[in-house]
Amino acid sequence: MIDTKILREEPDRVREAIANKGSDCDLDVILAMDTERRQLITAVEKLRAEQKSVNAEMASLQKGSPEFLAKVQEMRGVAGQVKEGDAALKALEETWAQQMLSIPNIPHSSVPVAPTPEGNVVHSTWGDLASASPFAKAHYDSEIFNRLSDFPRGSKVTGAGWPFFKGGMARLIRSLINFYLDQARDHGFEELMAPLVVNEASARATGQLPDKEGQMYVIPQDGFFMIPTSEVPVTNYYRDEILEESELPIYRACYTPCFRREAGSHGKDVRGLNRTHQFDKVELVKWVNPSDSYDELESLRGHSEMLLQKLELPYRVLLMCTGDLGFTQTKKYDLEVWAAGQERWLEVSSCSNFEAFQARRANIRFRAQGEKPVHVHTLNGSGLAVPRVLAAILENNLQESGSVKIPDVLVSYFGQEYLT
RNA sequence: GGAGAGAUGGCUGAGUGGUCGAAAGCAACGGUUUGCUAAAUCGUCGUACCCCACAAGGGUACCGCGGGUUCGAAUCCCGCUCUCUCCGCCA
Repeated sequence: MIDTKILREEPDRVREAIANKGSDCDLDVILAMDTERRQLITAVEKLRAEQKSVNAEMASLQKGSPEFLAKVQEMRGVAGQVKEGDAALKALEETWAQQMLSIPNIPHSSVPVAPTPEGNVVHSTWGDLASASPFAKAHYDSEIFNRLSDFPRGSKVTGAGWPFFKGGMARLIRSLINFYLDQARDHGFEELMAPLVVNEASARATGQLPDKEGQMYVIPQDGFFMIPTSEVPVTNYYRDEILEESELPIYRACYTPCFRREAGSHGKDVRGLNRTHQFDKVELVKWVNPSDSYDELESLRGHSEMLLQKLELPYRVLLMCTGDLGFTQTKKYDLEVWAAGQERWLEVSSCSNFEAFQARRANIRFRAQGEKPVHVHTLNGSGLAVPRVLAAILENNLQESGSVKIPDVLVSYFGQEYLT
């Protein structure tokens, strides 16, 4: 949700953002609604004030006296008007709030303006693409991958895109998760274990609802949603709270499986590890003072990059353009790892600043000494997702023998130098 | 899952239809004072929204959440959520 003050005072800025993000919401309608809404509020509150002052008089009158009864008669009309006004206001506010939720966040001035993903800018690249194994092969075509994963049985047990992983592969996944979490802890992120399902209010606060309903698995009996990312429960940790300024910045890291319906995804992109309905990810979330949020974004990206560097995996950083920026972000970097077998880049992390967009929805504020509460800025980034990093390791480090060399930094976690 | 109890401001806790946004205490903040690692005393001490210049000032709402009854609801009625106790079930 964007700030209503910005909406009223700088509508053109918001208009520009809507256009640049390729959104189709109608700001004029919303502004008109806002005006009407405020007039109605004023009218209703005036009636209420009258009601209140007469009530005060009535309190001192003899109950049942003629004066008292006259007042009751008189106030019946006012009560009716208040009721009507309330109902009208409630209806109006409901649609207004809905409309407000449809306004995208305003991109930061450093974000390139372009309508499509082609407008994304390669911010930097790291590593030597040619340094990958000469035996690199798409992981889903390799013997070792097919031996240590089981997609057919996953399909039987659940459905397509719900694989099993076996033996060394399962252990390698666990090694990656532990590596990520330990690195996060070393950099000041406190580890959190979170619920894997959330309620509607939480899904709304982080922006999954109302838009991306179709991307989540729903548990209708209880009104729950399976989390598409731990960003949802973790960010909502502080929902409806006022933090102390001295507590900021707060860093949290959380490992969870993530569940995504991926409705509409088909074809080449979904083979093997490239896209599954359940995948493991460590998510990093920050709650920060607004004055620091863009520095915090850079350091968040830096942390995720560091992980790939330690894993010795070539990658590039994309600065997302306005058209490829999500609804909720003001600025976003995507980290893409090089998968030498598929000869393509795979997105493994997305680091975003939301400024106060989520905080406003989630009502997360902080208070500086003696000041009014102000919304925090929230950021999050993957640090990192597991399957595609695993894919890159399986491809880039594939040996002639068919085994896979484990990155040095993972050996102590994995317990062996090769996955065989 | 069954039975019961409860939910009030940062905390504790009064308040069962009428000047209650809500007593009191604690905590916190500011001042005064006292020869002292603290006490005394005075004051301040919630959030959101509306009018207005986001000032001063005024107004409205909020006593778990949502409805209802009423001229008037923290207080009565209904639904829901959560917490606690007991029973059941269970990793």
